[in-house]
Amino acid sequence: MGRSRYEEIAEALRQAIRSGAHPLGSRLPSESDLAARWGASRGTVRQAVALLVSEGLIGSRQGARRVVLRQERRQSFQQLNSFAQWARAMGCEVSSRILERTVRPATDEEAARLDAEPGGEVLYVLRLRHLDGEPVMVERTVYAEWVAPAVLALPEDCVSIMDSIAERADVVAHYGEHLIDAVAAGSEDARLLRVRRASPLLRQRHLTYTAAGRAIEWTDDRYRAGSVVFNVMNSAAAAPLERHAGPDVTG
Amino acid sequence: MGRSRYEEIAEALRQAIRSGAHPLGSRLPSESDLAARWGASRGTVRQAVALLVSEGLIGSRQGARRVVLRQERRQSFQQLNSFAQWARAMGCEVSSRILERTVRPATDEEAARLDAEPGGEVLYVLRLRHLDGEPVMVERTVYAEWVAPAVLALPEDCVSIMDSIAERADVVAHYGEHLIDAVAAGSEDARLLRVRRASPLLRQRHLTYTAAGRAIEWTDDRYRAGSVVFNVMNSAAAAPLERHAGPDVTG
DNA sequence: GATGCCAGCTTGTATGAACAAGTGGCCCTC
DNA sequence: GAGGGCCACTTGTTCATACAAGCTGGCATC
Repeated sequence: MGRSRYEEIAEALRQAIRSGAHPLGSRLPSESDLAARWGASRGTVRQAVALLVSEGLIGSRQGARRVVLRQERRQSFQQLNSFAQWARAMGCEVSSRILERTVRPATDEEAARLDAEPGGEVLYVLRLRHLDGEPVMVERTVYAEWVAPAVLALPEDCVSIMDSIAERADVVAHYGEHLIDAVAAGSEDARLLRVRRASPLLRQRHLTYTAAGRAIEWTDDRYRAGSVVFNVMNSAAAAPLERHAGPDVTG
Repeated sequence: MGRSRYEEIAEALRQAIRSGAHPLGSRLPSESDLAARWGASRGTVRQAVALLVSEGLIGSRQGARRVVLRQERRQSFQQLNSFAQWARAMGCEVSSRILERTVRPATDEEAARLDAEPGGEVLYVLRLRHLDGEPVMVERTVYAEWVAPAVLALPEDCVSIMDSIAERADVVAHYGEHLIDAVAAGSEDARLLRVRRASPLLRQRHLTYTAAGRAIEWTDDRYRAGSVVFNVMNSAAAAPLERHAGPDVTG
């Protein structure tokens, strides 16, 4: 499926692991074995297994054979950056409604995040999102000025804004940065999500970039407690997650 | 500093980026340039820049020069898995107190997480952790039976359990899996963290493995809202973070 | 039977070469 | 001036080889 050789091999290994041909905790064949079996060089096989290691499927340490750590496949970048794509892959029915859409000057923080001039205009969008009919997430997004026209052209019940502007305006997300913490529901949050005020919400703020490193949007998503869980796999070789002190501590 | 050539080059590039020699948004020299400059082959340089890409410092796409995306260095695995190491690196004064330590049969979930027999014994530890004198996190950990003796031998005010058992019993964490969500404070949480009952807490449950894939501990950490923020960087090439539906949705 | 050592296997690091694929800027045309 | 096409440059993929470093299991020893 993957167009390059090492992606093919990686996909085949993923399948073999998921199907149980390489059970959880078992040791994978050596690189030389895999290279011979696939008629590829050891370097190519190493690229394939490096992919699986970075996905957290297998563990690797010098001298010892690689070990199977998990069986499920990791989500794609698209599914993490797009609520709609994720929900669809989960088999949930997703719907969204834009409640507000206004062009206004950027605050200082927004300008800094989007790498725009302070006081430049941005597009603010308030959206309520449902899973299987239940309100699950409130989304407050600020779009950079250069994508605003594409977003303003979309209908109120657009399911996936990122998908739509990728298709119509060729604005494709490539990098993302995510800040995750917990906050108390404000009165607007509480009304929209149908929870009590000050009840716990999981907040995911994220910044999305194009392939060239240009900021697209800065958004504040608040999930009803219990509706989603974030999952990170890390190792001594790769630690994609960071922990930062919040205002209560730095203060 | 790094013992291998590509780690040296990566560290030098990190320094250059952090110091502003390669400003944010600027384009890095080509692989050939770097290879010539460092007297290394292109393959070695590629390993170095691949490291920085995986750390989210630079972006990469075929045909175009690499772009500087951030300047700060990413935390190490140790700092993510050890609250004490992280706090120390932040320059905060950290203290901990073990409030409870009991050996009891594992629940079904605990046995499944630790890959132990249901009903086998585990060590339950309840700990309260402070940053700069303020209570910030409640930690409820279940240790696998084979590490229990090492943990039981530690004093009540041990600052870092993971550090201690790594040094004394040669139990070294190598992989970790993290589940992050928001919950309401229970009465015990509220009393210990000095917040109101049902106020929002950021929960980080995590499972720690040895290099050989053996489970060490399964823990439930609850942070006072506002005290910490988790941060993840991802790209189309690597998405280390997943989102999962919680019980409210799968219901 | 327990312990320690060693040989062979396996992964990690590094080189050099070649071709494929995508980008960006230049130049030419309309 | 706008648009399109061409080309040099850059990153991505793959190969073959060599050596370094760490692990495992079996053998010899005590």
